[in-house]
Amino acid sequence: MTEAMTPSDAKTWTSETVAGDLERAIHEHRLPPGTKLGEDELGEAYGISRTLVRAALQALSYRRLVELKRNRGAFVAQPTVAEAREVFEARALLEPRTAHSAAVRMTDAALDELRAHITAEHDALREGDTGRALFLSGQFHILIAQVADQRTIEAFVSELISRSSLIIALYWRRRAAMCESQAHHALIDAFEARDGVLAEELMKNHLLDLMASLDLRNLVPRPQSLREALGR
Amino acid sequence: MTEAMTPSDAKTWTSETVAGDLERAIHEHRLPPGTKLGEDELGEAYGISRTLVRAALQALSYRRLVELKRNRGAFVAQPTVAEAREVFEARALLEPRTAHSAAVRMTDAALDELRAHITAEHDALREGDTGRALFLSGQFHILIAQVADQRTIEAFVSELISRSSLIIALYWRRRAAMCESQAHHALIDAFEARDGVLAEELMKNHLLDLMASLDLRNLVPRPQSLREALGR
DNA sequence: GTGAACTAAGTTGTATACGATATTGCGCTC
DNA sequence: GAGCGCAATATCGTATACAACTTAGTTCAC
Repeated sequence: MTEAMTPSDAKTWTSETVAGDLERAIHEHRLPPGTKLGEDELGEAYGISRTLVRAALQALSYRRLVELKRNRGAFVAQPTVAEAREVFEARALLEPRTAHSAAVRMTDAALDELRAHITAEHDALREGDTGRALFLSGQFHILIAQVADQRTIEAFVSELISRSSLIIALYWRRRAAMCESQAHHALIDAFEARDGVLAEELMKNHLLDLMASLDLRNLVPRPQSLREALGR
Repeated sequence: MTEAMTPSDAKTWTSETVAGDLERAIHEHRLPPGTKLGEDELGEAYGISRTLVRAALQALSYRRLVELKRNRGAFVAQPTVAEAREVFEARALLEPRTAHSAAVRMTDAALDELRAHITAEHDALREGDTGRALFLSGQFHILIAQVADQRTIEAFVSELISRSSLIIALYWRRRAAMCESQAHHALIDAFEARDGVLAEELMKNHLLDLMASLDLRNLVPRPQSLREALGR
């Protein structure tokens, strides 16, 4: 399921690191929406007791990455179309202005880091690791909030990015072109020029493009797992 | 500490209801910033084991209302000046546009509810219950996000409102005039007229006024509890 | 008398045990 | 053979037990 399954690594896991590991697995689509996350199973996988597993699952449920159903267990969340719209609505409010702030405060070191992200994303795609590419693409957005020096907004954006990855897993229309890094390249240019207004506009359009590449018509919500589809 | 202390009520508490009860107590300033929240103490107060208490404290720590210090325990959070600025920065991005949406979608029933909130706030103030007044004042903002039909943004705003109450506890300048409901009255008028542009502008100014009524100079961060002041 | 070190008490961190609930499969009835 | 009901199994919910850490208090050395 995750690399934690290999019994060889002797890492000592905490609820936080387990939550992070699971979040990354979800973000990279190694754990697709609807996957059952059994407590015993996870505990054995990580070599910890259910106590810590439950803490990690709770943390993920607060970020809406995992849905906790009483007496039924934890499942990787399956955002509805309405929820998908809400997530991008929130991103539209937060990210453009944050990109503006980031452009103003941009440092050369941060620019290098952003460029490194794009390079790594390209490499991952060339290796066919679309999951890792998607993850890196998300980190790009989070890094922008970090540069803007807004940790509260960063936390919100981080959650929204992860949820976006679930939305992409469910509603992505054209599989071919991943998160087109064209937009990220253009953003970097704006950052390099410290052009806040341009960065804000580019981010706004980037998010609109992303949303446009999704199929958010209310046709078939994708039955997925028979019973889950009926919400029971 | 909270009404849960009275042993008479036979309510069965869950981690969620305990978290909600604690959050309200924090919001109403019955649990001031820096208060130690001992697990055994809380467990006895609510008549539950530490397991559920820990779950509730974790939930509150994800909302940044409680700070968890490893092997030290849980404390009501004490936002720094920088954090206070971040919270209001985030609110400035989220709430005005959300007020705009709310104005467009406003219903008569929601208008009545908003008015009821203001009335209840006045009553609380007249009774000298400033804590309850502050809580209701916050609920007013959350209700707006509900009307806007944005549950994701509502969750963010809800967190920011609660954190704002901590900020007010620490940095409020003029004790007399609580969250001046003048602004809320004006917002209701804009909502009644379904004037989105006006509501957005009023909300923006309301937040600026609120921030202006705080003392966010970096003078003395308020030592509070001697050792806590040194971050140890 | 000051300081360090050790000891003891208290609190949190984690695992485990037990009870409650949901689900599955079997067998019975019709 | 179809449908219902009951039992068995599996999983989650909560409490409790024990280990680890922090902290406070005391003693001893200097």
